[in-house]
Amino acid sequence: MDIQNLIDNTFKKYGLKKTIFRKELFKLFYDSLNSLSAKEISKQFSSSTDKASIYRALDSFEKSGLIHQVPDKNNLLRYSLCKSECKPNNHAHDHAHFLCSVCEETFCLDDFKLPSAKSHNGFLINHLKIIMEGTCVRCKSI
Amino acid sequence: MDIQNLIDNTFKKYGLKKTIFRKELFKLFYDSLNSLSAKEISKQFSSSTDKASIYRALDSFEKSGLIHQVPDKNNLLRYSLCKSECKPNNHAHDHAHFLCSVCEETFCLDDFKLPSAKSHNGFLINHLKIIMEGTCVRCKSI
DNA sequence: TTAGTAACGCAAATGAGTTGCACTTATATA
DNA sequence: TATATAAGTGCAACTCATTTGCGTTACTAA
Repeated sequence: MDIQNLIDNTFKKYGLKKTIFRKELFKLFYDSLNSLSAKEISKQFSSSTDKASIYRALDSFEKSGLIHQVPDKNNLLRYSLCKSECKPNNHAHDHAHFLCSVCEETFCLDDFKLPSAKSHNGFLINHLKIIMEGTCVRCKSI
Repeated sequence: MDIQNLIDNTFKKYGLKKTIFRKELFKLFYDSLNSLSAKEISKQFSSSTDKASIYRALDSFEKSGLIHQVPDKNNLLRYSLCKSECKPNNHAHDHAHFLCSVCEETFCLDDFKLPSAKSHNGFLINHLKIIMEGTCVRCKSI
């Protein structure tokens, strides 16, 4: 599905209005290799764009299954674009996240196989997250 | 090693003073099955105990290898007692953490085997964290 | 074209965590 | 045992991410 259809379909399905800001925001995620925080997003828009609007848009996008939260070194809210298999209110991410200690960016490692255990010592496991820390490909070769 | 020796040895080694508050704080961790946040700790002490003291003590304890940070549903700082194999400034935790969606507590799953990969697609992995979400043993049987 | 409502901008609030500073107290040693 | 010193404390003020209330704007569907 291309970006325009994705926006059309999903925005319609969830009663989200296709405002200039939200369309731009979505494109920003689409064009970004990695994840984005509210502060980073803010820098990409004119100063008249309010942070409240950014936070509300991120929240809507997440609930609609367009983006998902990823871990952040400094405990900030940080998001990445979802793959197509993500359903609204039911993110189906089975990938690991990688925090680079050098550039501090967060990467989705889409092909890292997660352990599939559904329980452990009586604990019932619904979701499992793996967060790796280290040096990313790019920083390694600098 | 019993708690009194542990406090004596570690506090001495790191030049930490055995104040009434810090001894009580350490006991609180020792007696607690799970993890503690600053707010939860605050409730256990008189109102004259300042939050700055709590945060500073937690920071010292962590640096000394007595407690370690654990994940929290709401991105709060949250800590658990370390096992004896932890060294100061070099926490050696190879266990997974479990967040219960019912009681919202965090548990250390000491015997869950973590993947041991040291690299993945050119990403160099130094540390690896596993965070599980689901229903804990206790809540499951209620 | 227009009514209804999602989204917006602005301002103020919230709340976790931090910092500066003067005072207190544990500890080491004389 | 007295005392110096440096760690720890309490208080107040601060930072900064995120949230909320509210009146206004602008999509969207009819």
